[in-house]
Amino acid sequence: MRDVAAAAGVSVAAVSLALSGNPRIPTETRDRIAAVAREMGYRPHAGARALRTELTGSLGLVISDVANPFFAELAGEIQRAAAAEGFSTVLCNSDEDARVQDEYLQTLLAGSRVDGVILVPAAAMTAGLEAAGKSKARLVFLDRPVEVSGRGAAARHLAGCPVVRSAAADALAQVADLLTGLGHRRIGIIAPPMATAVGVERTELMITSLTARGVAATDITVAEGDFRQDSGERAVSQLLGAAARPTAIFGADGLMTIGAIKGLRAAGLRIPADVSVVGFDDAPWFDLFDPPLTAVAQPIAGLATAAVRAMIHLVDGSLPALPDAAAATPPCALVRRASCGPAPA
Amino acid sequence: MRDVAAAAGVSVAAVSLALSGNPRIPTETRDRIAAVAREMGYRPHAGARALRTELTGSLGLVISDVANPFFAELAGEIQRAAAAEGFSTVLCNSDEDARVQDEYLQTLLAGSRVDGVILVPAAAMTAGLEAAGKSKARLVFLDRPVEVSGRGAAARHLAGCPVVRSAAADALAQVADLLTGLGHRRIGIIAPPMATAVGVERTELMITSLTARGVAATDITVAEGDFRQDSGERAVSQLLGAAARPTAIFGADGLMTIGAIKGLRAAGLRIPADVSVVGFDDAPWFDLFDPPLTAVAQPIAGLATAAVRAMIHLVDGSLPALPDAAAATPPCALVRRASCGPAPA
DNA sequence: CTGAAAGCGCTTACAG
DNA sequence: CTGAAAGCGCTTACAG
Repeated sequence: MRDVAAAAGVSVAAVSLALSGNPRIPTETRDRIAAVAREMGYRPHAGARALRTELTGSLGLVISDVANPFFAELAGEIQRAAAAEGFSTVLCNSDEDARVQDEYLQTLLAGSRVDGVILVPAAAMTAGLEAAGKSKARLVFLDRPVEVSGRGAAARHLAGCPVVRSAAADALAQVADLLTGLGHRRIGIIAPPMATAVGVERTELMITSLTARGVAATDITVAEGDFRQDSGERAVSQLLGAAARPTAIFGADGLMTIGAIKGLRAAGLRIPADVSVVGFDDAPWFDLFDPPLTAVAQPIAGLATAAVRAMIHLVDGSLPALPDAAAATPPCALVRRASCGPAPA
Repeated sequence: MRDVAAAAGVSVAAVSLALSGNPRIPTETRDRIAAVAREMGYRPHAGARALRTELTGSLGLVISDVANPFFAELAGEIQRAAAAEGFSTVLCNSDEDARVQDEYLQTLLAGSRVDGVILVPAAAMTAGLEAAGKSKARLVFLDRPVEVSGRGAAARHLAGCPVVRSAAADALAQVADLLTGLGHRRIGIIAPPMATAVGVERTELMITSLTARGVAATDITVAEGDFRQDSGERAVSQLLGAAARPTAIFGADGLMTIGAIKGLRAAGLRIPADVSVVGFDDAPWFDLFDPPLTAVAQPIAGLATAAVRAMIHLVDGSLPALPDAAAATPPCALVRRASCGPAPA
């Protein structure tokens, strides 16, 4: 900055003011300074600026599993949306481990590496979240709400943090329509961990949609997975051994559904002749599967922009708040392919 | 830090020294200070530290396309490897656009946001790369080498930057063995952009392996793609119209291969009865494809650790250099599935 | 209207 | 052996 000032024949203060567009610097001086700065390839030292302004121009993104194509795509879209607003994205992967998540939260927030964190929570409530709440950190919950416990200032802060997630109800109702319409009466659900709010919600939503269409609650079998592919495979063998052996399976997550298909094949079952399959989360290559997989697509770009907008609003209030100020819920859509067929007689 | 110092009854200097493990602070004092700091949830302000030390503890990762599952997985592994070494990862996505890449390079490097950048170059040589070379920035090239032009100090610096990529020769030789062994004599190659070094190399490697096994050079048709799915689909129709219509197709990239399969289906061709397909880049769900896709798997974790190690070596020299000090090339492996069959009569 | 000066939170060379 | 002080590169309240 001193070099730019010298080259432009002004003070460092003038350079700072000019580059931040302060109107007190006459337009032509400003332009001259900007030209010199550009020509010299000058960029302000991010750390120095952060030290002065308490703002880093970076946001943290703590996701629970980058190996999951849904989160990988989501991370990419968030980076893109953040960059469009001039923010850098610091990527972290908690691997569904609350301890790792808390460690990242601490490094990012307490270390002032970022202005706020977009978080896919790995667990219900943790010490790190409590600490983040106590320090009034800017937090946006993504994909999963967090059941806030306690009633102190920290809890109140967390409860007020925006939550961005997709609205699955309509799409799941369509799944129920599709399945019952094809004559399925015994349904298996491979559920996310019931320790997570999303696990409980997505499962209950599916169950309600099904029972509302005449499926007996006792004919719905739930096998709990852990969001990973292997757990889908294990869940399938559990479902196949159930009293009400399902003729259709709903995999409540992309990776678990892939595992389920592998499990079904290993058991020698045909899709959809023996068992129909619907998954939650879509991917561009699902139509290459054998058979092409029917799936619920989440609005990934919508989630990403909503999360970034919510965060930037917390940082500088420049962007309009979310519709209801604390939540954005773009809708999911059912993508019909060929993995669902009539229930076997 | 001042608060920690006050709470521990020492000077801020003592806190700094203690937390950095400086032996001049007696062990028990050090432990006491560390305990107080931990209890108070203290983390040093990253920007302030960066300002003083000229080191950020962050590395930039500029990849060319996060939507590509290969790069998504690679980014995840790099984040993991970096975190294990105490480094944060700033993720950027150039979208194969050299201008975007240069902008990120500038923000990250000139703005001192990171200590160095692991870069998947989007193009042969750019102004941003030249600038990075001139400033002697720490750069590690990933997946693709860069043809450095010029002979100034900047060019010399760039030429000395580590290059981390997989060794494809053996696996491609196996592909050639597989295809020729099945009787294929007319082969189509869907190539990466020939403007990139990787495009030229991967294509030539495949051609040499094929001709070495008796395939006539005139029976090898090359259609150039751009790493994206659509381009694979377009390339297929080009290949199908070729004079020597291929009975087997090698897709030199994961997404382009997926596009190729879609193109083949759209053309009403069966895999592998009419056309065999082998792809470059593997994914855990390729065995769910119809038919399961035979593919060359890159050593993703190996690439990630090699790239991170190379970068950290540049930053502090703490890690042993790469084997030959400027390159790491873990080998690819051919994963045989069912998308290759005997050449049609 | 402009520039000099203070201070953000660290680290480390230096003085005591 | 310990602490005070300087200074990294910015921004902005303040003095001229």
